[in-house]
Amino acid sequence: MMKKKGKWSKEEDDLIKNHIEKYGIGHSWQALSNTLGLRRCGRSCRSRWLNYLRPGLKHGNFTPAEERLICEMYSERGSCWSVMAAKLPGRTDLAIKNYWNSTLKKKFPVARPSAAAAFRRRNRPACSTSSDAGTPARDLQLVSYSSEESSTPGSSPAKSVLAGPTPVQAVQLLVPFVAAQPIVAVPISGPVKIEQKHAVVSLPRLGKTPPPPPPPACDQTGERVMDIVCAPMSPVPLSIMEPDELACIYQFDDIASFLPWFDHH
DNA sequence: AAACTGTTCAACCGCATGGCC
DNA sequence: TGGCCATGCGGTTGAACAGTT
Repeated sequence: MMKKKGKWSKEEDDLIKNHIEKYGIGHSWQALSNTLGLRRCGRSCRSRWLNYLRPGLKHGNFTPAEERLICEMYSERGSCWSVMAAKLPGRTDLAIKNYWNSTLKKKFPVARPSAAAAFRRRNRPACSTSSDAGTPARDLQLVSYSSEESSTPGSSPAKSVLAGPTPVQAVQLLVPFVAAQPIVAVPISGPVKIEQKHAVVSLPRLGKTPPPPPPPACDQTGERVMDIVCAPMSPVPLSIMEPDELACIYQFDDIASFLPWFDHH
């Protein structure tokens, strides 16, 4: 039988709503569609229920707090919409994706997935599995990548070693290790205003020949250790900060030449 | 008022994954 | 082990609407 496509009618919505309220979703969306005589494919029914009919959904405008969270997570992890939806009660991945593409992308034009997000996306399971959906980004391990390792798809990144017994409650800006220069990591523990006297970020200036790489150090386990210079985290991710804000950070005055570096990596 | 352009949002599509046989 | 099927996910498309000329 030809499957129906296009807009959903109120009658179809009511059928699904009433059925699920009475009997639950059941084991198969296709079976549900057949039972109700909807002539829709199962995935259409699922999508309609999850994105529009499901109770508890918020359909209004996004709040500034929600906007900020979306921007942060997009910067950290890229387009893992379902993970974002898990952090925003009442919002669906579809709604977040649409809002990002229609509004936030223009509002925060410099917001882009970090190099680490790009890396994770190339290794998709890190953000697309359902088991990962509940993992707070703040609990991510701090890792860094050498240029040699990051250029090898699927290879394990070198592990950097962090002092401190507590979980890393931090959002990091991870940058592939280039020319053995200190890489940039941006840990936070809650929103912290930037104070220039504490902000120390160093990175290679573009267009200048980097010094020769030092030999990699090893910790007791034999794993390579890299020096990482950190800066206090701002209330917003570095990647969506205005250039003049970034200029407040030591050695970030040359942001115009810094941003293309992310594009390249 | 009509034509055009831009924006928003819901539906659809392709791909990946997991469960079952 | 491999095939089939349902589901989950992110990307794309297109209709409807709003704003502008």
